[in-house]
Amino acid sequence: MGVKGMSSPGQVDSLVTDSKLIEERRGQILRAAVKLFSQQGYYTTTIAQIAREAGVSIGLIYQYFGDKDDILLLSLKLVLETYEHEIPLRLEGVKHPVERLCMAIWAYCAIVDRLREATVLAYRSTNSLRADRRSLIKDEEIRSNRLLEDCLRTCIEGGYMREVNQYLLVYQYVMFCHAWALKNWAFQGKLSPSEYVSEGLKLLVEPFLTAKGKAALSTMRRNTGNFKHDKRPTARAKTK
Amino acid sequence: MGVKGMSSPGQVDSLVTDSKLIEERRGQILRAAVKLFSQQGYYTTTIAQIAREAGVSIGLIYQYFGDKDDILLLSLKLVLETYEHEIPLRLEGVKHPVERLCMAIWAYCAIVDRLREATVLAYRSTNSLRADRRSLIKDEEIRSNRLLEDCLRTCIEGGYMREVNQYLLVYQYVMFCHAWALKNWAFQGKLSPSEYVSEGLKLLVEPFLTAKGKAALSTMRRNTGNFKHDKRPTARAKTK
Amino acid sequence: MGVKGMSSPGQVDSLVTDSKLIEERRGQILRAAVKLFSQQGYYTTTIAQIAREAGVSIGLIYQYFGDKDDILLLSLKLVLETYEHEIPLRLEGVKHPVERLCMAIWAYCAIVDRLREATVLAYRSTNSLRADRRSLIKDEEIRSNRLLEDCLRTCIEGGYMREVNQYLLVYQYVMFCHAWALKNWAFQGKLSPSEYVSEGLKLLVEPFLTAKGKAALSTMRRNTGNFKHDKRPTARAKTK
Amino acid sequence: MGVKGMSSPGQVDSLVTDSKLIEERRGQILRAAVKLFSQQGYYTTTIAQIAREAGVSIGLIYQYFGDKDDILLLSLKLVLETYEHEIPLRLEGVKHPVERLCMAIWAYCAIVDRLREATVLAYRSTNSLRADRRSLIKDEEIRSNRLLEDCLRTCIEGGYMREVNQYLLVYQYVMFCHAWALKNWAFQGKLSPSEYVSEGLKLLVEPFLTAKGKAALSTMRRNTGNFKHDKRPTARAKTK
DNA sequence: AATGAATGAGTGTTCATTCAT
DNA sequence: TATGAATGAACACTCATTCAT
Repeated sequence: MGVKGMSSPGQVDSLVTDSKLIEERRGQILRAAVKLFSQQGYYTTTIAQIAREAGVSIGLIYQYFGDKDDILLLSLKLVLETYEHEIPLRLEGVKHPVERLCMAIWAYCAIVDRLREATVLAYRSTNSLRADRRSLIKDEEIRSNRLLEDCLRTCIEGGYMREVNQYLLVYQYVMFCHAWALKNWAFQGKLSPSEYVSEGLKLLVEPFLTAKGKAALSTMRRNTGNFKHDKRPTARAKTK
Repeated sequence: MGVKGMSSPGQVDSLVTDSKLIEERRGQILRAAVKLFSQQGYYTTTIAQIAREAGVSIGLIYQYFGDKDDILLLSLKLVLETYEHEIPLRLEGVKHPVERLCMAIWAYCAIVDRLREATVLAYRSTNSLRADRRSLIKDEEIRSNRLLEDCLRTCIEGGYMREVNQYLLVYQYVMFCHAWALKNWAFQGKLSPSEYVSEGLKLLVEPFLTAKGKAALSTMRRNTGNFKHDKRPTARAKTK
Repeated sequence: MGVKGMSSPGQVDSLVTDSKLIEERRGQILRAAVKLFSQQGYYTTTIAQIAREAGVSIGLIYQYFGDKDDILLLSLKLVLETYEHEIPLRLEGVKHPVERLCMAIWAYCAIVDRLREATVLAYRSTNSLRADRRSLIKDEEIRSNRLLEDCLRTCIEGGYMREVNQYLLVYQYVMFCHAWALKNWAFQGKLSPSEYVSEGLKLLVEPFLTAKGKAALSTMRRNTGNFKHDKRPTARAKTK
Repeated sequence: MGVKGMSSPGQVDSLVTDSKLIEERRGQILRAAVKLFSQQGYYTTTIAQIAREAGVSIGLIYQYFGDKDDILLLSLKLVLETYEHEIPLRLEGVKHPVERLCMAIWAYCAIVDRLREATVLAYRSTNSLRADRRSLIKDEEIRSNRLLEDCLRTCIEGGYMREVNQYLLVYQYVMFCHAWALKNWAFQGKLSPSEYVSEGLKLLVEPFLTAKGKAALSTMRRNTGNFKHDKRPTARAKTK
């Protein structure tokens, strides 16, 4: 019985009530879980491993999570919420629509880079969730896509970009960002993260900019010196 | 123990020798495996389920495959080999570089559509393979990417497309095709496969065409009536 | 994988740590294992049977032992260690070299009699161990042989026995003791354990005693009334 | 069904009738079985391995033997029959009772040496037989023991040896011979086979010889030059 | 007579989950 | 709250045995 029967999807309750402790413990356990799930996958990670990594007992885990599936659900939510939280943070103060779009893509890629394994985890393991919970994750993804969607729409509505199939293009943006994690083995050593992004923008943003948009972009570049430089050494991929 | 990189059963004792039968049985079992792995994932599919689905006994599976990992490896290879085989088939007789590129993307998407679940499987389960076998799958993927790469290069070298970061654009094409499977829940009911492709081409091919390339494209369209129509009913996604 | 030479479970995850409990459980399980292995042999004994006999669950066994091979190894060690422990106990306080030798053989036989099935087990199943572990058992056997060797050497060096091929004679003693278990079907009902031993001493000790040794022996007999009597009813085997 | 139900213990019938072929095939399969059982033990040897070693198909084995247990039974019989056949052969023409006894022990050891692994097999695997068949093997062993028993009795009755516990001494002889196989790891490199035997005779025969027996022995030695020399290089074990 | 592909019951082992302390 | 020993259902894999050819 216990937690299982009561928990409605997404509303996973724990047996512990002190809400501060709850958050702390859950975070502690989820960080361990995300790390291990990312490295080894869901099925090959055992509860005992998570307990050890988190520095708690096996039994404790079941006081904060209903079952293993629950841990996965919340692990994936944790990752997706990071996107939703961090992208807006990086957009703060950025006014120009084109700049906002580019910055959003850049920010997305930066987070993907930081959470590379966790991003792969989301692709691998969403289907390991029970069906009802899977859609919760989909909703979460739709929400984070909306961030890019809004930036793109603003650009088009402001006349900075020509009319395109927004819906599809947003997904291209999303796939582009995810690809940095999914196909990292193919890019690693050929492109630095910032090269990846700036080259990507040339393919997925620039071609759709109107004259007005292009003007804005060049002003932007003159002022901001493009993107922050990343440390990683890299061999520039040949354009030709 | 199991035989290292390849597909042979580890159990040396009762190997089946009739090579015609081998192909037949392996195909029979792999088809069942791909289906189940695709639907339920690798770890949640049991050997007993595969056996039942394939209409053979549990023991028989071990006369044609070394272990479960082996079945996964060959399942994934089967899917990837389909790409490598079928794309060239559809390109036969297509001469014009731009047309070849478009056709390659179209063909890739068509196969992804047909093998939608299997394509998702490849994303989910490649990491479930033992490390040494994983790289075999990566090689296979690189080989099928090359098909698109060649089409793209020919377009650029022929002056039909302007110079772009080929390496990145090819991956964008690949992600575009895979996205039809990976994000199908987002496209299903909004775009038919052929709409998906033709809209995609507008985003990922057209912007880079030179005047010469555009001319070719419009000629092509006039002659071929765009792409074959697919049966699936669909609500057209609003571009605006 | 399993830990190499020693006794620890290969499954590192859920190790039991309370050392008192460990001893208790291991003993509990090993007693069951020795009993079943002895009765039915290693391969025909299942883990489930051991669990049932020990009154624990199947899973618990794997928290105290790495694998089935591990259980066998420790079962055999348990038996051999009994020899090493108990023979010296029975020799305590026995001073005269000839008496010590006879007592050692008697004690050895007594233990073999008590652990009859386990002794047979050692013969049957040592070869079922993995090669690296097999030599651990051989070492253990050499150690217990040394007990007899020491007694014999002291007799010879003290002039109680004439010079003989010690090495070979010790093995005759060992085989004699083991034979009580190995060939029990041939002795059962013909000889009681103590008759077996006293008749054996006439064949394997007395003939090599010097005059000095014989004198000692007869004194001994007069004082101690030969060996303790065993309860088992027996039909005296005809010497003639 | 089939062979199983009909075959009474020891009377294992096969489905094939041409008796010459039967003997040939059975021999072929049994030789393979003895080899593999000896090397790897009964349970770890598979029917498929026996088939491959014998150069026949799996199915064929079941036309000559009822089941795996059957193969073991006949394998063990084959080994024991070798004893019964070969010892008398080597005694032919040997007249003197003491010489006959020594020769019998020597012959027994020589066969054990040749069938070392098979002898160990008999110890390990007799208990793997079904109970009813086990006693068949015991009978066989009793029969071969009788050979030594007869030699010993004749010595005693002829006044060449003093009265001893015949029954026990015969078993000591048997154990001595078997020990060459069972404890070979302890003797190998320390004693050659003939040294083993001649040293053994000093411990197990000479002490019981009467003056008449000793005289006979010394005559014998003068004439025959002790035993045949064996090729194996050996480090003589120190008597002292 | 001979084959070897096919079977499936049976085994060792794992691991999510529980619960007494 | 927190622990971790205990459970046992579930799974991958093996191999003696059968039987169509």
